[in-house]
Amino acid sequence: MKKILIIEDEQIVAKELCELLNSSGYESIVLENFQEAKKEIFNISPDLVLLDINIPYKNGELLLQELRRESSVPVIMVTSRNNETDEVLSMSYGADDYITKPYNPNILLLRIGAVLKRTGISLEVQKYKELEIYLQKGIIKRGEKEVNLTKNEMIILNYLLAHQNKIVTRDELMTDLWNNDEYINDNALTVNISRLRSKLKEVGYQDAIETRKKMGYILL
Amino acid sequence: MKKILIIEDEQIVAKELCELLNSSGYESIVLENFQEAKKEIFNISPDLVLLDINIPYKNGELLLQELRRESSVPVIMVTSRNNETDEVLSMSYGADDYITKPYNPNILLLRIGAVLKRTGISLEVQKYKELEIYLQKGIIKRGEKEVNLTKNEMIILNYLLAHQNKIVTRDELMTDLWNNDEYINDNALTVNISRLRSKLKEVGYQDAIETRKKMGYILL
DNA sequence: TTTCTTTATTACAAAATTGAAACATTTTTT
DNA sequence: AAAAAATGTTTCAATTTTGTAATAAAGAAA
Repeated sequence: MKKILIIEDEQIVAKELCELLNSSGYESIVLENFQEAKKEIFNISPDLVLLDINIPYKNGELLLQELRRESSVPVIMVTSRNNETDEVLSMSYGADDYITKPYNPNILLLRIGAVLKRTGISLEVQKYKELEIYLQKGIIKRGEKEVNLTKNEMIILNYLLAHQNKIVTRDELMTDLWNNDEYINDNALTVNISRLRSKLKEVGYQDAIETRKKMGYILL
Repeated sequence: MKKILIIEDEQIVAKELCELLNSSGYESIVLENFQEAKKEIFNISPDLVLLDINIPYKNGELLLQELRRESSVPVIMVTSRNNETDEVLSMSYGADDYITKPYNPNILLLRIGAVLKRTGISLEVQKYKELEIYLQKGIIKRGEKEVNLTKNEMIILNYLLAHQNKIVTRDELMTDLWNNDEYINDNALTVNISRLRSKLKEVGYQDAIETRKKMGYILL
Protein backbone atom coordinates (compact mmCIF):
# COMPACT_ATOMS: atom_id res chain seq x y z
CA MET A 1 0.00 0.00 0.00
CA LYS A 2 1.30 3.43 -0.94
CA LYS A 3 1.88 5.90 1.82
CA ILE A 4 1.01 9.56 1.27
CA LEU A 5 2.11 12.36 3.53
CA ILE A 6 -0.21 15.36 3.63
CA ILE A 7 1.34 18.61 4.76
CA GLU A 8 -1.61 20.86 5.42
CA ASP A 9 -2.40 23.20 8.27
CA GLU A 10 -6.14 23.51 7.82
CA GLN A 11 -7.47 20.62 9.83
CA ILE A 12 -10.77 20.40 8.00
CA VAL A 13 -9.12 20.22 4.59
CA ALA A 14 -6.60 17.75 5.89
CA LYS A 15 -9.29 15.50 7.29
CA GLU A 16 -11.21 15.46 4.05
CA LEU A 17 -8.11 14.70 2.06
CA CYS A 18 -7.22 11.94 4.43
CA GLU A 19 -10.58 10.30 4.06
CA LEU A 20 -10.52 10.60 0.32
CA LEU A 21 -7.14 8.95 0.12
CA ASN A 22 -7.91 6.24 2.62
CA SER A 23 -11.07 5.29 0.81
CA SER A 24 -9.06 5.03 -2.39
CA GLY A 25 -6.61 2.54 -1.03
CA TYR A 26 -3.81 4.77 0.17
CA GLU A 27 -2.39 5.09 3.62
CA SER A 28 -2.31 8.75 4.57
CA ILE A 29 -0.55 10.67 7.28
CA VAL A 30 -1.20 14.31 8.10
CA LEU A 31 1.33 16.73 9.49
CA GLU A 32 0.24 20.30 10.09
CA ASN A 33 3.63 21.75 10.61
CA PHE A 34 6.19 21.90 7.87
CA GLN A 35 9.22 21.90 10.14
CA GLU A 36 7.96 18.77 11.78
CA ALA A 37 7.36 17.25 8.36
CA LYS A 38 10.91 18.02 7.36
CA LYS A 39 12.24 16.25 10.41
CA GLU A 40 9.89 13.30 10.19
CA ILE A 41 9.97 12.69 6.48
CA PHE A 42 12.95 10.43 6.80
CA ASN A 43 11.17 8.19 9.30
CA ILE A 44 7.81 8.29 7.63
CA SER A 45 9.37 7.62 4.22
CA PRO A 46 6.20 8.31 2.27
CA ASP A 47 5.77 7.35 -1.37
CA LEU A 48 4.39 10.78 -2.17
CA VAL A 49 3.88 14.14 -0.47
CA LEU A 50 0.94 16.48 -0.92
CA LEU A 51 2.35 19.84 0.01
CA ASP A 52 -0.09 22.64 0.66
CA ILE A 53 1.47 25.89 -0.33
CA ASN A 54 -0.58 28.08 1.99
CA ILE A 55 0.91 26.81 5.16
CA PRO A 56 2.20 29.51 7.49
CA TYR A 57 5.84 30.59 7.26
CA LYS A 58 7.63 31.37 4.02
CA ASN A 59 6.16 30.52 0.73
CA GLY A 60 5.65 27.11 -0.71
CA GLU A 61 8.36 27.15 -3.31
CA LEU A 62 11.04 27.71 -0.72
CA LEU A 63 9.58 24.94 1.39
CA LEU A 64 9.73 22.63 -1.56
CA GLN A 65 13.42 23.35 -1.93
CA GLU A 66 13.94 22.69 1.75
CA LEU A 67 12.07 19.42 1.53
CA ARG A 68 14.16 18.38 -1.44
CA ARG A 69 17.24 18.59 0.70
CA GLU A 70 15.79 15.98 3.01
CA SER A 71 14.21 13.63 0.56
CA SER A 72 13.74 12.91 -3.10
CA VAL A 73 10.16 11.80 -2.58
CA PRO A 74 7.75 12.94 -5.30
CA VAL A 75 5.74 16.01 -4.36
CA ILE A 76 2.42 17.35 -5.58
CA MET A 77 1.95 20.99 -4.73
CA VAL A 78 -1.52 22.06 -3.70
CA THR A 79 -2.37 25.73 -3.81
CA SER A 80 -5.32 28.06 -3.90
CA ARG A 81 -3.46 30.71 -5.80
CA ASN A 82 -4.11 30.27 -9.46
CA ASN A 83 -1.11 32.13 -10.58
CA GLU A 84 0.93 31.10 -13.56
CA THR A 85 4.17 32.28 -12.09
CA ASP A 86 3.70 29.88 -9.25
CA GLU A 87 3.11 27.06 -11.64
CA VAL A 88 6.30 27.75 -13.54
CA LEU A 89 8.28 28.08 -10.36
CA SER A 90 6.95 25.01 -8.68
CA MET A 91 7.73 22.86 -11.67
CA SER A 92 11.24 24.13 -11.95
CA TYR A 93 11.80 23.81 -8.24
CA GLY A 94 11.11 20.15 -8.60
CA ALA A 95 7.46 19.53 -7.87
CA ASP A 96 6.19 16.53 -9.75
CA ASP A 97 2.77 18.00 -10.25
CA TYR A 98 0.66 20.91 -9.24
CA ILE A 99 -3.01 21.29 -8.48
CA THR A 100 -5.04 24.33 -7.56
CA LYS A 101 -7.85 24.52 -5.05
CA PRO A 102 -10.69 23.97 -5.30
CA TYR A 103 -9.90 20.70 -7.02
CA ASN A 104 -12.03 17.87 -8.20
CA PRO A 105 -11.28 14.80 -6.03
CA ASN A 106 -11.20 12.56 -9.08
CA ILE A 107 -8.58 14.68 -10.71
CA LEU A 108 -6.49 14.73 -7.58
CA LEU A 109 -6.62 10.95 -7.46
CA LEU A 110 -5.71 10.68 -11.12
CA ARG A 111 -2.75 12.96 -10.65
CA ILE A 112 -1.57 11.08 -7.61
CA GLY A 113 -1.83 7.89 -9.59
CA ALA A 114 0.03 9.41 -12.51
CA VAL A 115 2.87 10.73 -10.38
CA LEU A 116 3.25 7.42 -8.57
CA LYS A 117 3.30 5.64 -11.88
CA ARG A 118 5.91 7.94 -13.35
CA THR A 119 8.23 7.93 -10.41
CA GLY A 120 7.80 4.22 -10.07
CA ILE A 121 8.87 3.57 -13.63
CA SER A 122 12.51 3.40 -12.83
CA LEU A 123 11.99 1.06 -9.90
CA GLU A 124 9.28 -1.30 -10.76
CA VAL A 125 7.99 -3.44 -13.48
CA GLN A 126 7.51 -2.55 -17.09
CA LYS A 127 4.66 -4.22 -18.88
CA TYR A 128 4.18 -5.41 -22.41
CA LYS A 129 0.93 -7.23 -23.00
CA GLU A 130 0.93 -9.93 -20.33
CA LEU A 131 4.67 -9.83 -20.02
CA GLU A 132 6.23 -8.24 -16.98
CA ILE A 133 9.78 -7.03 -17.44
CA TYR A 134 11.95 -6.33 -14.45
CA LEU A 135 14.68 -4.40 -16.18
CA GLN A 136 17.01 -4.02 -13.27
CA LYS A 137 16.72 -7.62 -12.23
CA GLY A 138 17.01 -9.05 -15.68
CA ILE A 139 13.84 -11.05 -15.20
CA ILE A 140 10.74 -11.50 -17.30
CA LYS A 141 7.55 -13.00 -16.01
CA ARG A 142 4.24 -14.08 -17.34
CA GLY A 143 1.81 -15.34 -14.76
CA GLU A 144 3.75 -17.67 -12.52
CA LYS A 145 6.43 -18.44 -15.05
CA GLU A 146 9.63 -16.51 -14.53
CA VAL A 147 12.77 -16.52 -16.64
CA ASN A 148 16.17 -14.98 -16.23
CA LEU A 149 17.55 -12.89 -19.06
CA THR A 150 21.20 -12.19 -19.68
CA LYS A 151 22.49 -8.71 -20.21
CA ASN A 152 22.50 -9.01 -23.99
CA GLU A 153 19.00 -10.43 -24.07
CA MET A 154 17.85 -7.57 -21.87
CA ILE A 155 19.43 -4.99 -24.15
CA ILE A 156 17.69 -6.42 -27.16
CA LEU A 157 14.31 -6.76 -25.49
CA ASN A 158 14.61 -3.28 -24.14
CA TYR A 159 15.43 -1.85 -27.52
CA LEU A 160 12.51 -3.62 -29.09
CA LEU A 161 10.20 -2.37 -26.36
CA ALA A 162 11.42 1.18 -26.81
CA HIS A 163 10.61 0.94 -30.48
CA GLN A 164 7.25 -0.75 -30.44
CA ASN A 165 5.41 -0.80 -33.71
CA LYS A 166 8.58 0.02 -35.52
CA ILE A 167 10.86 -2.25 -37.44
CA VAL A 168 14.23 -2.30 -35.78
CA THR A 169 17.17 -2.89 -38.06
CA ARG A 170 19.93 -5.32 -37.30
CA ASP A 171 22.37 -2.46 -37.49
CA GLU A 172 20.56 -0.56 -34.78
CA LEU A 173 20.67 -3.59 -32.53
CA MET A 174 24.34 -4.22 -33.29
CA THR A 175 25.13 -0.64 -32.37
CA ASP A 176 23.05 -0.82 -29.23
CA LEU A 177 24.75 -4.01 -28.17
CA TRP A 178 28.34 -3.40 -29.13
CA ASN A 179 28.55 0.22 -30.10
CA ASN A 180 30.69 -0.62 -33.17
CA ASP A 181 33.76 -0.43 -30.97
CA GLU A 182 35.26 -3.65 -32.22
CA TYR A 183 34.49 -6.12 -34.91
CA ILE A 184 31.81 -8.51 -33.81
CA ASN A 185 30.61 -11.41 -35.87
CA ASP A 186 27.38 -10.46 -37.53
CA ASN A 187 25.91 -13.75 -36.49
CA ALA A 188 26.37 -12.95 -32.81
CA LEU A 189 23.24 -10.85 -33.03
CA THR A 190 21.28 -13.64 -34.67
CA VAL A 191 22.35 -15.97 -31.91
CA ASN A 192 21.34 -13.56 -29.20
CA ILE A 193 17.97 -12.99 -30.83
CA SER A 194 17.54 -16.70 -31.00
CA ARG A 195 18.33 -17.05 -27.31
CA LEU A 196 15.92 -14.29 -26.40
CA ARG A 197 13.22 -15.92 -28.48
CA SER A 198 13.60 -19.21 -26.75
CA LYS A 199 13.31 -17.53 -23.37
CA LEU A 200 10.22 -15.65 -24.47
CA LYS A 201 8.86 -18.98 -25.59
CA GLU A 202 9.55 -20.41 -22.14
CA VAL A 203 7.07 -17.93 -20.68
CA GLY A 204 4.62 -18.61 -23.48
CA TYR A 205 5.43 -15.76 -25.83
CA GLN A 206 5.78 -17.69 -29.04
CA ASP A 207 6.50 -15.60 -32.11
CA ALA A 208 6.82 -12.37 -30.16
CA ILE A 209 9.76 -11.22 -32.25
CA GLU A 210 8.97 -11.33 -35.91
CA THR A 211 11.60 -11.30 -38.61
CA ARG A 212 11.12 -8.89 -41.47
CA LYS A 213 13.58 -10.17 -43.96
CA LYS A 214 16.01 -7.65 -45.34
CA MET A 215 14.64 -5.08 -42.90
CA GLY A 216 14.99 -6.20 -39.33
CA TYR A 217 12.82 -7.32 -36.45
CA ILE A 218 9.60 -6.15 -34.91
CA LEU A 219 8.04 -6.91 -31.56
CA LEU A 220 4.47 -8.14 -31.82
CA MET B 1 17.14 16.81 -31.34
CA LYS B 2 13.64 15.86 -30.23
CA LYS B 3 10.93 15.80 -32.85
CA ILE B 4 7.46 17.06 -31.99
CA LEU B 5 4.40 16.44 -34.11
CA ILE B 6 1.72 19.13 -33.88
CA ILE B 7 -1.77 18.07 -34.86
CA GLU B 8 -3.67 21.31 -35.18
CA ASP B 9 -6.07 22.57 -37.81
CA GLU B 10 -5.88 26.27 -37.10
CA GLN B 11 -2.96 27.39 -39.21
CA ILE B 12 -2.22 30.49 -37.20
CA VAL B 13 -2.06 28.62 -33.94
CA ALA B 14 0.01 25.90 -35.56
CA LYS B 15 2.48 28.40 -36.95
CA GLU B 16 2.95 30.06 -33.57
CA LEU B 17 3.44 26.76 -31.85
CA CYS B 18 5.91 25.70 -34.47
CA GLU B 19 7.98 28.82 -34.00
CA LEU B 20 7.89 28.54 -30.25
CA LEU B 21 9.14 24.97 -30.38
CA ASN B 22 11.76 25.58 -33.02
CA SER B 23 13.20 28.47 -31.10
CA SER B 24 13.41 26.23 -28.04
CA GLY B 25 15.50 23.60 -29.72
CA TYR B 26 12.87 21.19 -30.93
CA GLU B 27 12.17 20.03 -34.44
CA SER B 28 8.47 20.45 -35.13
CA ILE B 29 6.18 19.14 -37.82
CA VAL B 30 2.60 20.28 -38.33
CA LEU B 31 -0.20 18.15 -39.71
CA GLU B 32 -3.62 19.70 -39.99
CA ASN B 33 -5.52 16.56 -40.60
CA PHE B 34 -5.82 13.85 -38.03
CA GLN B 35 -6.34 11.00 -40.46
CA GLU B 36 -3.19 11.97 -42.22
CA ALA B 37 -1.40 12.17 -38.91
CA LYS B 38 -2.55 8.67 -38.05
CA LYS B 39 -1.15 7.34 -41.29
CA GLU B 40 2.08 9.28 -41.16
CA ILE B 41 2.92 8.91 -37.49
CA PHE B 42 4.76 5.69 -38.14
CA ASN B 43 7.05 7.35 -40.68
CA ILE B 44 7.47 10.58 -38.81
CA SER B 45 8.14 8.72 -35.57
CA PRO B 46 7.98 11.83 -33.38
CA ASP B 47 9.20 11.89 -29.81
CA LEU B 48 6.03 13.61 -28.69
CA VAL B 49 2.66 14.64 -30.12
CA LEU B 50 0.74 17.82 -29.35
CA LEU B 51 -2.83 16.89 -30.11
CA ASP B 52 -5.34 19.70 -30.41
CA ILE B 53 -8.70 18.49 -29.31
CA ASN B 54 -10.76 20.92 -31.35
CA ILE B 55 -9.86 19.48 -34.69
CA PRO B 56 -12.85 18.66 -36.89
CA TYR B 57 -14.34 15.15 -36.80
CA LYS B 58 -15.12 13.27 -33.62
CA ASN B 59 -13.90 14.42 -30.29
CA GLY B 60 -10.39 14.42 -29.07
CA GLU B 61 -10.61 11.56 -26.62
CA LEU B 62 -11.65 9.14 -29.32
CA LEU B 63 -8.88 10.39 -31.54
CA LEU B 64 -6.40 9.78 -28.78
CA GLN B 65 -7.56 6.20 -28.59
CA GLU B 66 -7.18 5.85 -32.34
CA LEU B 67 -3.71 7.27 -32.23
CA ARG B 68 -2.76 4.90 -29.47
CA ARG B 69 -3.47 2.02 -31.78
CA GLU B 70 -0.84 3.29 -34.18
CA SER B 71 1.82 4.41 -31.81
CA SER B 72 2.82 4.53 -28.19
CA VAL B 73 4.32 8.00 -28.56
CA PRO B 74 3.64 10.34 -25.62
CA VAL B 75 0.80 12.76 -26.23
CA ILE B 76 -0.03 16.12 -24.72
CA MET B 77 -3.64 17.10 -25.29
CA VAL B 78 -4.34 20.73 -26.03
CA THR B 79 -7.85 22.01 -25.61
CA SER B 80 -9.78 25.21 -25.22
CA ARG B 81 -12.53 23.57 -23.26
CA ASN B 82 -11.82 23.92 -19.60
CA ASN B 83 -14.00 21.09 -18.58
CA GLU B 84 -13.10 18.76 -15.78
CA THR B 85 -14.75 15.79 -17.39
CA ASP B 86 -12.43 16.13 -20.34
CA GLU B 87 -9.45 16.23 -18.11
CA VAL B 88 -10.42 13.06 -16.32
CA LEU B 89 -11.14 11.30 -19.58
CA SER B 90 -8.01 12.32 -21.37
CA MET B 91 -5.85 11.14 -18.56
CA SER B 92 -7.52 7.79 -18.39
CA TYR B 93 -7.43 7.40 -22.14
CA GLY B 94 -3.71 7.65 -21.98
CA ALA B 95 -2.69 11.25 -22.58
CA ASP B 96 0.55 12.00 -20.85
CA ASP B 97 -0.42 15.54 -20.05
CA TYR B 98 -3.12 18.05 -20.71
CA ILE B 99 -3.08 21.77 -21.24
CA THR B 100 -5.91 24.23 -21.81
CA LYS B 101 -5.89 27.20 -24.15
CA PRO B 102 -4.99 29.93 -23.76
CA TYR B 103 -1.74 28.64 -22.35
CA ASN B 104 1.39 30.32 -21.23
CA PRO B 105 4.21 29.37 -23.63
CA ASN B 106 6.60 28.81 -20.73
CA ILE B 107 4.26 26.37 -19.15
CA LEU B 108 3.79 24.50 -22.37
CA LEU B 109 7.54 24.18 -22.74
CA LEU B 110 7.90 23.01 -19.16
CA ARG B 111 5.24 20.39 -19.68
CA ILE B 112 6.79 19.18 -22.90
CA GLY B 113 10.10 18.92 -21.12
CA ALA B 114 8.52 17.07 -18.22
CA VAL B 115 6.74 14.56 -20.44
CA LEU B 116 9.86 13.89 -22.50
CA LYS B 117 11.81 13.41 -19.32
CA ARG B 118 9.30 11.00 -17.87
CA THR B 119 8.84 8.89 -20.93
CA GLY B 120 12.55 8.89 -21.55
CA ILE B 121 13.31 7.51 -18.13
CA SER B 122 12.86 3.93 -19.14
CA LEU B 123 15.00 4.25 -22.24
CA GLU B 124 17.79 6.58 -21.51
CA VAL B 125 20.22 7.46 -18.89
CA GLN B 126 19.57 7.91 -15.23
CA LYS B 127 21.69 10.44 -13.44
CA TYR B 128 23.05 10.62 -9.97
CA LYS B 129 25.32 13.57 -9.34
CA GLU B 130 27.89 13.33 -12.11
CA LEU B 131 27.27 9.64 -12.54
CA GLU B 132 25.36 8.40 -15.57
CA ILE B 133 23.71 5.05 -15.15
CA TYR B 134 22.60 3.11 -18.19
CA LEU B 135 20.39 0.61 -16.48
CA GLN B 136 19.60 -1.51 -19.46
CA LYS B 137 23.16 -1.67 -20.64
CA GLY B 138 24.67 -2.29 -17.25
CA ILE B 139 27.06 0.58 -17.72
CA ILE B 140 28.00 3.51 -15.55
CA LYS B 141 29.87 6.52 -16.79
CA ARG B 142 31.44 9.61 -15.39
CA GLY B 143 32.92 11.96 -17.94
CA GLU B 144 34.86 9.80 -20.33
CA LYS B 145 35.36 6.94 -17.94
CA GLU B 146 33.02 4.05 -18.49
CA VAL B 147 32.69 0.86 -16.50
CA ASN B 148 30.68 -2.30 -16.96
CA LEU B 149 28.55 -3.49 -14.08
CA THR B 150 27.42 -7.04 -13.57
CA LYS B 151 23.81 -7.89 -12.93
CA ASN B 152 24.26 -8.08 -9.17
CA GLU B 153 26.11 -4.81 -9.03
CA MET B 154 23.37 -3.21 -11.06
CA ILE B 155 20.69 -4.53 -8.74
CA ILE B 156 22.46 -3.11 -5.72
CA LEU B 157 23.17 0.26 -7.29
CA ASN B 158 19.63 0.48 -8.50
CA TYR B 159 18.24 -0.29 -5.10
CA LEU B 160 20.44 2.31 -3.49
CA LEU B 161 19.40 4.88 -6.08
CA ALA B 162 15.75 4.11 -5.54
CA HIS B 163 16.23 4.73 -1.84
CA GLN B 164 18.34 7.82 -1.84
CA ASN B 165 18.75 9.52 1.48
CA LYS B 166 17.59 6.40 3.21
CA ILE B 167 19.62 3.78 4.92
CA VAL B 168 19.16 0.52 3.15
CA THR B 169 19.45 -2.56 5.31
CA ARG B 170 21.46 -5.58 4.36
CA ASP B 171 18.30 -7.64 4.60
CA GLU B 172 16.57 -5.47 2.02
CA LEU B 173 19.48 -5.89 -0.35
CA MET B 174 19.64 -9.63 0.26
CA THR B 175 15.95 -9.91 -0.54
CA ASP B 176 16.29 -7.75 -3.60
CA LEU B 177 19.18 -9.82 -4.86
CA TRP B 178 18.13 -13.34 -4.00
CA ASN B 179 14.55 -13.10 -2.86
CA ASN B 180 15.24 -15.43 0.10
CA ASP B 181 14.54 -18.38 -2.16
CA GLU B 182 17.59 -20.30 -1.14
CA TYR B 183 20.24 -19.99 1.46
CA ILE B 184 22.92 -17.60 0.35
CA ASN B 185 26.04 -16.88 2.31
CA ASP B 186 25.59 -13.63 4.13
CA ASN B 187 29.00 -12.57 2.99
CA ALA B 188 28.02 -12.77 -0.66
CA LEU B 189 26.36 -9.41 -0.24
CA THR B 190 29.42 -7.88 1.33
CA VAL B 191 31.50 -9.14 -1.54
CA ASN B 192 29.15 -7.71 -4.12
CA ILE B 193 29.08 -4.38 -2.34
CA SER B 194 32.84 -4.44 -2.33
CA ARG B 195 32.92 -5.12 -6.05
CA LEU B 196 30.46 -2.34 -6.76
CA ARG B 197 32.51 0.03 -4.66
CA SER B 198 35.66 -0.70 -6.54
CA LYS B 199 33.89 -0.07 -9.84
CA LEU B 200 32.48 3.20 -8.54
CA LYS B 201 36.01 4.06 -7.53
CA GLU B 202 37.19 3.33 -11.06
CA VAL B 203 35.02 6.17 -12.33
CA GLY B 204 36.10 8.40 -9.49
CA TYR B 205 33.29 7.87 -7.03
CA GLN B 206 35.26 7.17 -3.93
CA ASP B 207 33.22 6.58 -0.78
CA ALA B 208 29.90 6.77 -2.61
CA ILE B 209 28.44 3.92 -0.58
CA GLU B 210 28.79 4.57 3.09
CA THR B 211 28.49 1.86 5.69
CA ARG B 212 26.27 2.55 8.65
CA LYS B 213 27.29 -0.16 10.99
CA LYS B 214 24.53 -2.30 12.39
CA MET B 215 22.09 -0.52 10.13
CA GLY B 216 23.05 -0.88 6.50
CA TYR B 217 24.33 1.25 3.67
CA ILE B 218 23.55 4.64 2.30
CA LEU B 219 24.39 6.23 -1.02
CA LEU B 220 26.07 9.58 -0.71
C1' DT C 1 12.81 -24.75 -59.94
C1' DT C 2 17.42 -23.60 -58.85
C1' DT C 3 20.59 -20.54 -56.89
C1' DC C 4 21.83 -17.14 -53.86
C1' DT C 5 21.16 -14.45 -49.83
C1' DT C 6 19.53 -13.87 -45.36
C1' DT C 7 18.37 -15.61 -41.01
C1' DA C 8 18.24 -19.67 -37.43
C1' DT C 9 20.08 -23.25 -34.63
C1' DT C 10 23.44 -25.93 -32.27
C1' DA C 11 27.84 -27.00 -30.30
C1' DC C 12 31.87 -25.31 -28.27
C1' DA C 13 35.65 -22.89 -26.06
C1' DA C 14 37.01 -18.55 -24.01
C1' DA C 15 35.71 -15.08 -20.87
C1' DA C 16 33.00 -13.13 -17.25
C1' DT C 17 30.29 -13.70 -13.18
C1' DT C 18 29.32 -15.54 -8.88
C1' DG C 19 29.02 -17.50 -4.03
C1' DA C 20 31.89 -19.46 -0.72
C1' DA C 21 35.83 -19.63 2.25
C1' DA C 22 39.68 -17.82 4.54
C1' DC C 23 41.58 -14.11 6.43
C1' DA C 24 41.87 -8.97 7.50
C1' DT C 25 40.08 -4.85 9.29
C1' DT C 26 37.02 -1.92 11.73
C1' DT C 27 33.59 -0.93 15.16
C1' DT C 28 31.05 -2.03 19.23
C1' DT C 29 30.51 -4.07 23.57
C1' DT C 30 32.13 -5.61 27.82
C1' DA D 1 42.10 -2.83 26.80
C1' DA D 2 40.22 -7.24 25.40
C1' DA D 3 36.74 -9.76 23.27
C1' DA D 4 33.11 -10.04 20.24
C1' DA D 5 30.60 -8.68 16.35
C1' DA D 6 30.18 -6.66 11.96
C1' DT D 7 32.05 -5.59 7.69
C1' DG D 8 35.87 -5.75 4.02
C1' DT D 9 39.13 -8.04 0.77
C1' DT D 10 41.23 -11.60 -1.84
C1' DT D 11 41.39 -15.99 -3.91
C1' DC D 12 39.25 -19.92 -6.03
C1' DA D 13 36.21 -23.21 -8.37
C1' DA D 14 31.67 -23.77 -10.29
C1' DT D 15 28.45 -21.78 -13.22
C1' DT D 16 26.80 -18.67 -16.60
C1' DT D 17 27.41 -15.83 -20.44
C1' DT D 18 29.22 -14.92 -24.82
C1' DG D 19 31.13 -14.75 -29.62
C1' DT D 20 32.48 -17.88 -33.18
C1' DA D 21 32.08 -21.49 -36.38
C1' DA D 22 29.67 -25.03 -38.66
C1' DT D 23 25.43 -26.39 -40.37
C1' DA D 24 20.45 -25.84 -41.35
C1' DA D 25 16.39 -23.54 -42.81
C1' DA D 26 13.76 -20.03 -45.00
C1' DG D 27 12.95 -16.40 -48.51
C1' DA D 28 14.11 -13.83 -52.50
C1' DA D 29 16.03 -13.56 -57.03
C1' DA D 30 17.03 -15.57 -61.34
